[in-house]
Amino acid sequence: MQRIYGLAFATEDELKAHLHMLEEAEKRDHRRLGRQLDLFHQQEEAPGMVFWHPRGWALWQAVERYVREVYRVSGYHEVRAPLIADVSLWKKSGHWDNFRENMFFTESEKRTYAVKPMNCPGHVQIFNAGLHSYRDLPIRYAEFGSCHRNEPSGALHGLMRVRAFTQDDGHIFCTEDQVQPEVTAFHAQAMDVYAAFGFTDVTLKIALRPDKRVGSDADWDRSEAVLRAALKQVGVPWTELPGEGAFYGPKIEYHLKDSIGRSWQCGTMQIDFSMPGRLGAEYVDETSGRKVPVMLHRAIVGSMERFIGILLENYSGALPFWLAPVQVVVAPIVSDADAYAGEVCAALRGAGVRAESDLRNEKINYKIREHSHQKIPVIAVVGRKEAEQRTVTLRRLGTEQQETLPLAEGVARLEAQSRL
RNA sequence: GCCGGCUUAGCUCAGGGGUAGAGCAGCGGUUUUGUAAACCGUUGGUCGGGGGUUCAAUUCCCUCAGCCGGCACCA
Repeated sequence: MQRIYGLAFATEDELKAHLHMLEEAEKRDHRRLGRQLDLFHQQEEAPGMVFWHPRGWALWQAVERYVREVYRVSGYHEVRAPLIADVSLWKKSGHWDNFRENMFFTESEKRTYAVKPMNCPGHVQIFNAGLHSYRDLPIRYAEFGSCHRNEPSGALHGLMRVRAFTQDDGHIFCTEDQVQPEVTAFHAQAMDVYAAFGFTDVTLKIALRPDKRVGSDADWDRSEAVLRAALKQVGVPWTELPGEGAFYGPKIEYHLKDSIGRSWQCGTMQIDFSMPGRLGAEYVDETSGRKVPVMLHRAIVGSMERFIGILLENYSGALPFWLAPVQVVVAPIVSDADAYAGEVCAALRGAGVRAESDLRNEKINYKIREHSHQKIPVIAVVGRKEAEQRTVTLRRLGTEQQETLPLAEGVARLEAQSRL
């Protein structure tokens, strides 16, 4: 069979607009920005995986620090589970039956281990290690969980679709009555996070029961209903995707639109009434009986890798100050100001600002051009005048205005902007 | 994974059956500079891996890998 693809436009202007869009998309392609801004690279020996360079990892950590703070204030306990576990665990969890084609395996001393494709079984093990009262619920675990999935080679795409990724994953063990409040609380939190990162075009979907599933129809009826009720309660529109739920339960999906109009699923809130039972999770209820908790799977940014890719494209690499890997470059004009530049840089670092100095023997024009291309948000220019008067002259990316102010004031101002 | 294309210096890219070039970057100098490229000199490549054809392959053929575009997939 032969397929022929084509695009057609009604007018020449529409064609031009389309070509312009493709050009813009290429300029802000996160793979290209990753090279230009020295954030990360990928190489043949590790397809679908990422080597994070110092600047890329600084960005990662800025995202991670913010999300970690969200965990903290919303009652999550951060945990950490092993990256590999005996395959028997994955047989119990159901992953072996459903997804072994997409899992990586390794072996040692005649035992086969699976590299974890999801974090939930690990979190259930942590839950199971103690005895829990209904009074303790909901129990919320969070992890920047490293996962590996053997995605089809043709699906790989920069940071957007990788084989090794890290989820801002969380699992909530709760009673059925607690599901709706947890879902609405999660929603508010997720929307706040998206707004903080600059995303306002978020669409919600509820993925409903698939053909291949576990659990009774009554369970599915209740769990789908509670998701609808939660979204109705918070007053947001959604669309429904019949047949697209996970095999263990329905889910809400949060889709963010990127700068070139592609929509990426980032956040998710899933109800799971299968895995806790399969893996033996239980709590003690009011009557001293044992009950199986409901488990909620949730993520806000989803994959850290993908989310960073979306951030880069959304901002064309010109990240807001609080996320920029290098927030300030201190650039002396003459070598007589080198010592003072070092002092300014140290003061900024002391205040928690990611600052570097550029003492190279280059003209200030050259430095400004280069650091502007590197999308550094603030260039602090110091010449003889600044060194004598103990001031800094700040130049913001994207403007030609400059502002000279006393060193302490400049440091305080940048410090205030350096974190959300 | 499927169909098609691509793979040449750190980056962006020329070139082509007789063992390779540019710009930028890098390095060595000169220059001490006030808001988007100072000047001079110069290093650098097993032309993605393996095999084949040929007197000779980076160039042609086969194969593998990765990447790119699309499709399928995405717990």
